[in-house]
Amino acid sequence: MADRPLLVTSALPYANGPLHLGHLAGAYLPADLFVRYARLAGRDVVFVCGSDEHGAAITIRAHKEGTTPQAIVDRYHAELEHALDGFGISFDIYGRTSSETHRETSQDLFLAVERAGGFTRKTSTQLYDPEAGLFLADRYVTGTCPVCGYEHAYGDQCENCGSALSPDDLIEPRSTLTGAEPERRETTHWYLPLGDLQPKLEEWLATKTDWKPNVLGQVRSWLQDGLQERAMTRDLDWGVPVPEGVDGDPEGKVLYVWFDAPIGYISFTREWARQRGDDDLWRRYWQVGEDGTTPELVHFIGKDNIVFHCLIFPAVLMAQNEAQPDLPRFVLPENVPANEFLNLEGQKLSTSRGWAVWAEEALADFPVDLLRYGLAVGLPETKDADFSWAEFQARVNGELADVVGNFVNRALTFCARFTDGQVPALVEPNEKDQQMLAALETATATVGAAYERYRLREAVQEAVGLARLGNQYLQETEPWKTRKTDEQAMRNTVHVALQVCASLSILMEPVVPDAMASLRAMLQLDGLRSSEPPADSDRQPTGLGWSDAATPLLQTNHAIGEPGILFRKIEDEEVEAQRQRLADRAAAVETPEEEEPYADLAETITFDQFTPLDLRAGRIVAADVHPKADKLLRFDVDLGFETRQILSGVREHLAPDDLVGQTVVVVANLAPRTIRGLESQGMILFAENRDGALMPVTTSGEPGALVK
RNA sequence: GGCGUGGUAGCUCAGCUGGUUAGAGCGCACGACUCAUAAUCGUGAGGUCGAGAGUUCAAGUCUCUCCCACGCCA
Repeated sequence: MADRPLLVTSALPYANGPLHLGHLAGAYLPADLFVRYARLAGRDVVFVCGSDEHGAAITIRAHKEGTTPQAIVDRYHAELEHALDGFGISFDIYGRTSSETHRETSQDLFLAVERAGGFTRKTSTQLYDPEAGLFLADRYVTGTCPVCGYEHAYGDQCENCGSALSPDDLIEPRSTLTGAEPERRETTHWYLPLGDLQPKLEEWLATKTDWKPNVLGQVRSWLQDGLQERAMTRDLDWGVPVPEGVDGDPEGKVLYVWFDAPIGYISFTREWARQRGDDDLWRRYWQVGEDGTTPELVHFIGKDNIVFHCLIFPAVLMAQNEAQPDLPRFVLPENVPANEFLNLEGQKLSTSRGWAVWAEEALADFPVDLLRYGLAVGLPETKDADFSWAEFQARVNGELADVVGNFVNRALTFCARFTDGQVPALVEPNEKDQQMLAALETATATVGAAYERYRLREAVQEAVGLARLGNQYLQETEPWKTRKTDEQAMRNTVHVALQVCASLSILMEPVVPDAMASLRAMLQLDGLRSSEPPADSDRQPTGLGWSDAATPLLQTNHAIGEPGILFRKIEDEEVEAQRQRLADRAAAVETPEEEEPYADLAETITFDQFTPLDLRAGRIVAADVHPKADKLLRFDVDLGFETRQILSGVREHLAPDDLVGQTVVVVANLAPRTIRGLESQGMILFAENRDGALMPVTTSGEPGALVK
């Protein structure tokens, strides 16, 4: 197992925006923790990632900003790479999907599958923006909702009434890019017949019993519905062109971004191999070797990517394996430990609402180790998790600084002051000394096992647990007392405490590599193999590794360096400043909303058309929610001569309690209608503000009074 | 609307194939210690395990219904 080559990937960040803490917690930090552990454990691992630079969103953004897609991706590629590097995410290579290697790799793969008949071609009509010269996705078309008349409904959904729409349903459809009226045009695309591949996918997935429940659940849900064919090409001028030599016309078409993006993992591995001067080295991490060596492929992603990594990309690889049966087989993912989402201060992240902490911004204010730790102990592994600055401060101060940092500081200063800065000999250790030394072994095993099971949060917490044990040990052995009563006992304590520090410097290396490097410098402990990518072509691990943390590493009489502070504390003012910045930015985004237009005036009617309406004052005597409908409220309205039950779709805007007691205007001669089992005997009038808020039309007239 | 995942102490979370008094860290209360980044260590209080019904000798753990959060799909 341990000698299988290991390839780890992190989801490719999309090059049209900066990186925030949610991205880091979702795919980059977890992968990095796992990879650093694997490197220490001596695994032959390659960790690849890169910028995802294709797709319609980037062209549309370029269009809106009046620049080119290339300019957009150049800017964000540089930003992303800088931020990831700043966070210490230790990729062996960070590429970009606009590279030549990537174009070649994805075109070759596409062509191989195509020639083996792995795609079907289909022609359909789609909406086309003649001014922008682009085919439009549904959500880039806007118009009037046929259901409720809302004028800003999108092509896929009306946000006002919630109706699911298709662009054809819209009245007066417009392109959101140019305002032009979309045309219908025919276009032909290559489709991957996922339905045909489903039995094989199911067979393969049936073996993955150890995957996380959230991942398997999602995958099963897709399979249950039955996989549909998916277009693997798009009409765009930005992306990997559909290669020459296909059966059909590739002109003006590119590969679908979700087809080419995962192939980026392969392209980047190839680039990495080439940089090492061995063009075929990438195969070792992707394909079954001639001797049967089967690499292990692990994708770290957020939950929004599950379908692509667990179904579509494996299907592409399967199709490739079938297309070229003579070539080495690609392996399918061994595991896809997808994470859930990270919320921020109790609210969903939203870049458009300014509710996010940018990676660069955080790095400017805090040492990277503190941020890595703060995120690592709260990773959204099993459910959505919340990041708050107060929690961050509590964990960094209470755990990193007080438990780990202070333990190390106690051990080192004691050594410096009372044992001449040297590791004293261990002579006739007592039971507590032996128990503490034995704990090194169990801690190393426990933390390692947690990493192996992708339980990263637990791995980090268990490593801190060793420092906790260290503090207990010092408290129980009381070297500050035995110093005067039993000097050898004190010397034994210092010996053991220093050994704990040495092991800790390995067990916590994946999370806080900078601090652990300085800890080892203080201990003058050399020879630990790096958790960073190996620099040269020699990938044989040498030196101390993970398992060595299980045993004492420091020799007797070894000289210890100057103690220092490993982790600084976070002041209350810093937390306050972060929260303030967040609040300010969210507020700044909310205010400059452009004014919504007033609704257009309806057609003129005659007096005779108005008079049939019987409007009455009615007092709301009771209001509650409709038991079977999300959006309806149920009212009892006293019209003086009788009491009516009236249903109204205002639950999202108004609380029932606020309406009871008010006298409102009711359409009293509206034909009754049953909605979800309850009869509505009329209609209450509301005024709708431009922002969508609803206000009841109230009157001071008595119940039953005619309104005219 | 359909499907999926989650809903466990004030807070953040563990609890595998059902089995004695449901755990950890933080916070809180009390106590101990002084080597240490006013740090540490010990003890204690705190939960009808989202609600209700069911299966079972036995359910946080299985089944059904419902509620809430998040996601996927339509």
